[in-house]
Amino acid sequence: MPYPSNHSAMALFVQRLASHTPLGAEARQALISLPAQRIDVRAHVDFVQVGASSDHVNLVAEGLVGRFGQTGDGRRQIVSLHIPGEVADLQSVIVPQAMTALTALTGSTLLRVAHDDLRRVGLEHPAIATAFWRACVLDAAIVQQWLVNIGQRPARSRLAHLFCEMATRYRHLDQSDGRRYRLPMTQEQLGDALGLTSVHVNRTLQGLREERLVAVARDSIEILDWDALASAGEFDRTYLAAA
Amino acid sequence: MPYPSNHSAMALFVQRLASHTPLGAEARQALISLPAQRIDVRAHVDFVQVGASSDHVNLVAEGLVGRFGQTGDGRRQIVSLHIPGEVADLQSVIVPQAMTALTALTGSTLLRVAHDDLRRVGLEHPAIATAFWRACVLDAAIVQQWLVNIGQRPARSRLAHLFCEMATRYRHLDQSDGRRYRLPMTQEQLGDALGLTSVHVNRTLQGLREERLVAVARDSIEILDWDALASAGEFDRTYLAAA
DNA sequence: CGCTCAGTTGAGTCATTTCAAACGTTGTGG
DNA sequence: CCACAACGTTTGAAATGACTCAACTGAGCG
Repeated sequence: MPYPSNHSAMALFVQRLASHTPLGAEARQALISLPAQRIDVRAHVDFVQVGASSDHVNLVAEGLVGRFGQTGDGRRQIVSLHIPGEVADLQSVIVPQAMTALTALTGSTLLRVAHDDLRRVGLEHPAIATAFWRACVLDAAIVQQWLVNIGQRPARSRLAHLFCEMATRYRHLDQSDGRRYRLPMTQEQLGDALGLTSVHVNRTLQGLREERLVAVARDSIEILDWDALASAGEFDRTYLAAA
Repeated sequence: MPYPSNHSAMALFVQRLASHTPLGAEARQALISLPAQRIDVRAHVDFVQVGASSDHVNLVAEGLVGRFGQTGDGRRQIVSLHIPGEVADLQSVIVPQAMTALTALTGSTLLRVAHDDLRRVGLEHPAIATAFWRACVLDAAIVQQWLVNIGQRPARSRLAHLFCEMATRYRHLDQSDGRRYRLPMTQEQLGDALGLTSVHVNRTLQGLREERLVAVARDSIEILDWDALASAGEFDRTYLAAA
């Protein structure tokens, strides 16, 4: 499994930041050398609760993390997914009280980085503060796309759109050719992300398989016909261009 | 109509910023005295198109503005609403290319403020840059709530939640007691915001009226039973606390 | 006065949910 | 190595929330 280990996740994060907002070598180094605490979390464990205040952010080093909104009767909606190299709650630097929970969708490793340290490097290097702001804006752009997806598209399109989005996002990660990638989510979790029942996810998935658009294996997705899938999901990568 | 006129909208915006991030008198003055171009827009007019790059933000002075995501077949999803005193596209300072369109839902007045000016005051007063970042984070928190709302709740709850949210947001605006406020949206637009058909909005609205939860007049909402409405929409104002 | 736009209503259809049961796989302990 | 438990997937049948289509009403405006 060619996955980033140790704090190379931090390097990945910095690289991503730097690809939008030019960061000097000094600023990059300041970020990479920040102290981080390594944490392992098993699948299905909430490691940030709604309403909790935290003093650190969580950088995903390995695995897959979901940000969850909760409804009164216990239903959960995943509002975003975070893959290695992404900070799942960068906004907590600015608003420490969590509006959403963070859950490890599969066994995951996190790097905890203190808010104080991030604020300090943000003050010392204004370009870093700008980069953080931008990262939050890009994160929000993805949430907006999900809102469009869930609000306006039928189940088949929602799934297709999600698969295209994740394929595009994983591209920057490993040497994936963009057709095959790990997506260790259960159908239940897919349903939580797409506003659908796991039963309906199951049947819709079967449809996509029968159409030969994707091959779905345990923990991974293979896109068989990118153009058809992108058109089924009306996927336009523009909103990810900067991500 | 006790609505903010002229550039008192800017004062309102600054006041809102300052209520979360302490801003010195000098910083506040720097913002308020920024040059702004006053623009009137009629109802249903897009004044920012998807994909367009702009060099200014749009501060709502009067009216109601919707941010729209668009689907391939022309369906539109409102991803957020903006009332007077809010900047509808603050994120454009950081990412100038618009992922979403801005439309005046009703006749509206906008103040255009140049990105360059905003960046300049952000550099001169780091607290302002922080305040901008926070404003974007709070905006994103609202979008996330909408995602939960649309992804997990039935029509009745969605409407109830929206009415509670807007009541809470309008509170900061005029001397509304939080029970009655102007909401100049058509049922079609409500549907676009909630992922519903205008027909279904109509019938659901009738239900809420018959239950004596709200009174809906042309262009305005009166909440008759706040507790019942909040519970129907599972509304928890925490996510707006800072807004 | 007639046009246009928003709201209303009805009937039929469809997508998605609910409930319930069975099946397959994986990991674990005896 | 087998048995079992736990979990995720698959399937069926029935119920339902929401949509579509289509027509009609009413209000505002030139």
